[in-house]
Amino acid sequence: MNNGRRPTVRDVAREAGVSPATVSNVLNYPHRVKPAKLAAVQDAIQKLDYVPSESARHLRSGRSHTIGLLLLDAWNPSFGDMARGVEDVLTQDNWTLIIGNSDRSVEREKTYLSVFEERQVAGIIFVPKDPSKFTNGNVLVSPVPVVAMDATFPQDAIPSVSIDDVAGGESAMQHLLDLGHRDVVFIGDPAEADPIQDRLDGVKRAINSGGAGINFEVVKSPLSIEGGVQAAEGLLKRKELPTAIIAAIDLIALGAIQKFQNVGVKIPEQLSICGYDDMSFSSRLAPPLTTVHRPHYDMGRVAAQLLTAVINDPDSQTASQRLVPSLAIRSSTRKPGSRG
Amino acid sequence: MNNGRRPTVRDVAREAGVSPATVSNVLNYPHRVKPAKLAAVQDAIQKLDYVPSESARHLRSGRSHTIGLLLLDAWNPSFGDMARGVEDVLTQDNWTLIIGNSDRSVEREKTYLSVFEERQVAGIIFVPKDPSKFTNGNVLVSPVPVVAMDATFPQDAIPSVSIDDVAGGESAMQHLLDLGHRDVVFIGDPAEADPIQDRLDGVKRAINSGGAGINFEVVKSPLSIEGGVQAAEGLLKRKELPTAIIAAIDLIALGAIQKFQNVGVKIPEQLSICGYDDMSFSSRLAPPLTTVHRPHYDMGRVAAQLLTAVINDPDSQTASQRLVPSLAIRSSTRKPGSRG
DNA sequence: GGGGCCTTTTGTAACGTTCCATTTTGGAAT
DNA sequence: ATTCCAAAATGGAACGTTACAAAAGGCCCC
Repeated sequence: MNNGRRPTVRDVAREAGVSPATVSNVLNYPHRVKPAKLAAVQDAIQKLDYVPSESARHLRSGRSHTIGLLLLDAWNPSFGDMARGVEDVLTQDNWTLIIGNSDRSVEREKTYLSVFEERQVAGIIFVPKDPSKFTNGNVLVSPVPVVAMDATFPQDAIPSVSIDDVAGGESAMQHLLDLGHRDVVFIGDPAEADPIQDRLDGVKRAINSGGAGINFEVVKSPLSIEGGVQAAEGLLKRKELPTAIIAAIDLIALGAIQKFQNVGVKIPEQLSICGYDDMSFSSRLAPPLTTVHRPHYDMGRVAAQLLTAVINDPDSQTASQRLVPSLAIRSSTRKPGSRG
Repeated sequence: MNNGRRPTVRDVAREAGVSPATVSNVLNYPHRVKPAKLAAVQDAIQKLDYVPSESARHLRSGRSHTIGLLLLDAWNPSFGDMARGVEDVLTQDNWTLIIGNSDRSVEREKTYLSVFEERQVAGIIFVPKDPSKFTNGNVLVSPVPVVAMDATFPQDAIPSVSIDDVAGGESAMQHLLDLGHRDVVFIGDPAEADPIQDRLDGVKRAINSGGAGINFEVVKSPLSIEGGVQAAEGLLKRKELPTAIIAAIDLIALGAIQKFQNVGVKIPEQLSICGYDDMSFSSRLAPPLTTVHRPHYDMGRVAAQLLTAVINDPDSQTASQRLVPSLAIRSSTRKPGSRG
């Protein structure tokens, strides 16, 4: 009867005996239309199984209901948590999410940004690999509102949600110092991302205020399980192990723990290991991992809220937010024992 | 100069000295247009920084470049792997993905399906919670091509990609039988999803062909880490533990291992545990988990390929595919020792 | 030089909405 | 009754693109 076609606003109008414009009003400004007609139109919508075309709406109104989310590394569970936070907030407000993973590749980052542009997303949440992409001398150059996650910009050029990893790193190191460790290695690659550098800075701050006689060293390693394994192998070749390790991320801790346990190094008896992230299962490892909890899910939520605030009111001065991590002391760290 | 507006196909046409239709041809059917004009248009596109409006294209052509992906449970890393597989294939063909998580809620499933409808996605890949949603007496009722992941339908009503979990369950149980276990518990909830039921069926098949004298029992538990912890607690209240456990998913194994180790039960010395899934970090647990490897990433890839095949040629008889899992024997299982 | 035919280009009408200016409606006030 | 006014409803144009039919251009052959 309707020719196999999807019903349009015109079909609904005919069915309800009103004009197309009224149907549009029912959809967008229900308070403008009298209860009687409103009901009639809604009935017609039901009856015809009408679903508005988002493309047509978007084209005509200029407003899109889509938001782009650009992540850095799909393999790291932390990003899944962030995405969840974003998703949970945005679906409530009826936004649709397009998610992309740049995999730390500038190539892929570009691809997704142009997808976002084609779709004219209403806003973008992204975890920057290369922050300069979005700024030009501290000025934002994106045509749509942008919120950065897990990053900060000089002079707040872009509103962002980040985590105070300096404080986090400091608390991790302080914990080890309090336990009596004086021989500590940090595993990770500070050059890989600012938040990693921050952690290291925090660690150093604790060391500097911790007095003399502390041996500290950074062992560079990729941010992955495999990186942890390799770093552990490197350390095992030495005459002596440190008494404690701080891993830049939990995945590194995981790999390192496995390697050490494999060769009979007891954790935490012979070696304390402290992670950073607190992935969902980090508390379930053997031993349960002492680590710095990063509120990834919350970060996603806040980023989404920040973005919708800016979209709804472009002039709103939304300040960047800095979330506080917390040390979760579990069983992979303890007082240094006698060396092997 | 262009009034702050995004340039349109008309602006490009003016710049290049051709008609808008030619610009469209350059974009969609480059072979139709002569090299000289083609170059001129491409230059103009570059110069004006023109990006086509996906909404307008979609509205006019009726073809959308969007595909909907509906997942079941964002917290389970396996789904992340599937999503990755789908994404990797689809972005290559320039599809945009809208990802939704139903969280096993029929409510949210509905929400996302209507989002997909509003956007007129070109196709849907989904992991069904309630398969009947998409079929009506074995007939697909979706207006767009659909591919199911991790599920099968009677008479192939919907093309699907699935994993032969009966074989997987069988191989896991056979492994335990070969080791000499005669007292085995399966932890999980077969009613939760078909693939879980399949695993159990496979386990039972191995038992049936394994001769007499085998004690076997199913302990019901939610499909989560917490579920594993609880199930372990239940088992610990008994007079005697089984000699081996098969967990319906790795997360359950993870929770159970933690609980058992916590109270001093040695794994695998006193109790063998076999998982199912092989999450990225399962091989890094302590002990590295013996588990059935499910090719989640591949499943995502194949689903995406199946879907694009159907979209490109609606008459193509794309047969459902069944992937084969493989047993990864690691260190959480061994011969039953003397009981405690 | 003209006719036929294939290739390239173009003008114009959609696609399904929402915006906006205008008309109609229905009371309240005179 | 008539006038006035706000509220409600409408008609028609526009959003940026592609489809389609029709026009123009090129080429070859007679």
